[in-house]
Amino acid sequence: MSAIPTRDRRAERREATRAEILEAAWELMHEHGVAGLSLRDLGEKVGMRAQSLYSYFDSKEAIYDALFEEGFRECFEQLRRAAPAGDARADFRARCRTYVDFCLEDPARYQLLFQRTIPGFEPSSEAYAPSVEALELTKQALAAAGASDPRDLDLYTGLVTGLIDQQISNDPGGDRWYRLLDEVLDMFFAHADARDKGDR
Amino acid sequence: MSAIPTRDRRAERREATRAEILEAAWELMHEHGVAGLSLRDLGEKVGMRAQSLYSYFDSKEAIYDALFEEGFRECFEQLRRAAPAGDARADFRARCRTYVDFCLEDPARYQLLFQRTIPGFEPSSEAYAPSVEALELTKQALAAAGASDPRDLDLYTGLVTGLIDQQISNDPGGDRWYRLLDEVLDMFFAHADARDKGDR
DNA sequence: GTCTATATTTGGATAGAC
DNA sequence: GTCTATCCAAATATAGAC
Repeated sequence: MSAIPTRDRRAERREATRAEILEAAWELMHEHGVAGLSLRDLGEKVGMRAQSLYSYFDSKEAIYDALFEEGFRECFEQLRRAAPAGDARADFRARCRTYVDFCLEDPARYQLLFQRTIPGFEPSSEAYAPSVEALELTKQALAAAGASDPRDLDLYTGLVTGLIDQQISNDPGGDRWYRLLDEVLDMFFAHADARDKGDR
Repeated sequence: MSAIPTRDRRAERREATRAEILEAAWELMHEHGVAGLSLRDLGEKVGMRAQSLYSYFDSKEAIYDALFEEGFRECFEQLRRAAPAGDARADFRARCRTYVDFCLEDPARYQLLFQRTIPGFEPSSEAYAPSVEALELTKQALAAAGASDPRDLDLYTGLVTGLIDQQISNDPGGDRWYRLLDEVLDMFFAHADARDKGDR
């Protein structure tokens, strides 16, 4: 009688290789840009021929899709962890800074996740799920912080997106817009509070 | 004695063809995205072989460069014209709306002019000149409108960029962020005025 | 100035042996 | 699962005839 293994070592190995491929893909995108990723380079980076990658992913698009999902999952995880002790508004500000840091940490990743710039790629609905979760978390944190008007969420995302995009496009590696973050949040909450009081 | 022609008809024709090629390039970028432009398609669109385009432009990059310059020249022209009668602040708001309209009118153009997303392309210094002019005009209009603090310019560009990018990325063709423009400008000027009064 | 012909490179992807 | 061999398509660019 042979014992039935409780671990599938083959599946584990396969999953590890998949993760290794994705990690290599991130690195190549840092070097050559998001759209500059090629299967040849990717294969070389992980020590196999490009054709062998098809044992792990159905197509190049499937790789982009996995990267997309992984990126948003990471974003969501960091947002979830970034709620230190304090009042709701301080929590929100901490989450906001975590988000901005996440975006600026890797412009290539930002481009893949948040800008529609890569030729024929459209993320699958499964890959999109963590993205929705992350936005939902932001929505709740914002409501808890007292900005309850539905317009406030769009206003907030607009403000933060502007700082990030300007930082990446016009001062890569610097802090010309990043350092305005606190001021922008002050401005945003002052505006939201004023509206709540019926000043408008 | 043969009279010397005052017009160089050959040069005029050549310039007209160059303009026609650029126009066709814009149209193709609308259809297939900025990075999706190919010389084959472009040649076909203007009725010649791709190779013949080299009689008008040295390379594909030279075409991007010409498009870049043309785009910013158009942007600058529209900004310059958009100063209706009124006080400085109303003028500024009119200019701002003109700018946003210009950006949203053609997302492909916006991507080429304002985002660093196309693989190996870096605009030449000559092509960059109209871009500098446009920014300088905005700077002066902003100062005239009473937001004189140097941080205000970065703050302003961040706010407007955020609305535009969110509009293009997350609600293409809609007005979910565009309709927040007036509110954002109110918020911005209220913030700048408060700082001027020494509230901060 | 435009063409044909061609060079060269670089992609993504498949078939089949091992 | 990885390899060799190959295919196919698309792209930029050059040479030389007309």
